[in-house]
Amino acid sequence: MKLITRDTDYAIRILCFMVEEPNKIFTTKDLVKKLNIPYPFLRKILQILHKNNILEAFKGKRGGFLLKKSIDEIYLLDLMNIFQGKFSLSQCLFKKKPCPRIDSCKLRKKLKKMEGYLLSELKRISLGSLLK
Amino acid sequence: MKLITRDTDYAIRILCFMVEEPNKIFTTKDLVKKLNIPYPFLRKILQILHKNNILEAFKGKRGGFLLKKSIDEIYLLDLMNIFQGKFSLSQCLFKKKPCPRIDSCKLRKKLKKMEGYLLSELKRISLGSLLK
DNA sequence: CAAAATGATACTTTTATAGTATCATTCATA
DNA sequence: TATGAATGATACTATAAAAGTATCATTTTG
Ligand code: FES
Ligand code: FES
Repeated sequence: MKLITRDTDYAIRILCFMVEEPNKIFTTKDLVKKLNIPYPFLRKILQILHKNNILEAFKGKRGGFLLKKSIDEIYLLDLMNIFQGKFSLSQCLFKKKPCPRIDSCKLRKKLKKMEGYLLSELKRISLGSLLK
Repeated sequence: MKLITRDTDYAIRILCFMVEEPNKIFTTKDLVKKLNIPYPFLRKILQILHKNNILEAFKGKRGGFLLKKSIDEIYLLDLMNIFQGKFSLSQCLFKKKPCPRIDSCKLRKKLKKMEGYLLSELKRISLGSLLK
C-alpha cells in the first residue's frame, strides 16, 4: 500500500533539488539530466507545480521554472493533495452508495482516528524538514 | 487512498455476520442473500478465508462454511495481510531498484514511524471489538 | 448415481497510476 | 522580424492493481 505516489515523490525530489540553487531558473531539460525522471512526465509535474503556485514559470527562450515558495512553507501534505487528491482513509466501500451504517460504523470511527493521526503528522512535514 | 480494500471489507462483513449464529454452517448462497456480495467473488473470499484457517469448510451436499475462530481472535490486520499482502507504507519508489538513499532518507524514516503507529492500532482491532 | 456443495485455478473487466505526444503560445535574440 | 527554445493546455496510451467472473474437478449426502 502506497501512501505516496510516484508523482508526489518526484515533486519532492524536484523541489528538494531546486532549492540547492534557489534563484536559478531550471529548464525541464536541466532537471531531466539530474533527476532521472522521464522528460514528458517531469514536464507534466512541473506544469502542475506551476499551476499550484509552487513554481514560477517563464515561457520562451531562456525560460524555465523558479522556486516560488520557501521550502519550509511547502508541506508534504500539500503535494499529496495536489497529486493524489484529498487525503482520506475512511470512505466506506459499501457498494458505492452512501452507507446506511455510516454513522454508527465502528470501523469507520477507528479509521477516522488513524486518518486524523496521519494528517496531523503529514501536516508537520515540510520539505525543509526532510533536508535538515 | 484506501487502507482497506473491498475483499478485506467483505471478509469483515462475512465474519461479523456469521458470528451471529456461530455454529451454523453457511453456504455461499446463504451469504449472498444476506450480504449483497456477488456470488463468485464471495466464493473466492470464502475459499481464501478457509485456506487461512479462519473458516472450516465442508464439501458436498449440505456442506458450507463454519466459523473456526472466535471473533475476538481475528484481527483486522490478519485480514489485511491475507487479502492485501503485508502492510507497508514506506517502500521507496525510486525507479524500482533499491534506493541508494534508503538508509539515510528522512522521508522514509517519517513514513516508518507512521507505519509503526498504524500497525500498532490495527493490531488491536479485533472483529469482536467492531461489534461491541 | 445425482444433486449440491466446495477446491483449484485461470480468466476478464474496471479503475488508478504512470507515462507519452502534440499543437499552441510566448519570449529572447540574431 | 523570423527562428528556436522554452512552457501551456490537453488529450492520449500503457501498465499495474483491484474487482469480479467462469469453469471444471472433487467431495458428500440422500
Ligand atoms: S460499513 Fe459503511 S461506513 Fe462502515
Ligand atoms: S528516496 Fe529512496 S528511501 Fe527515500
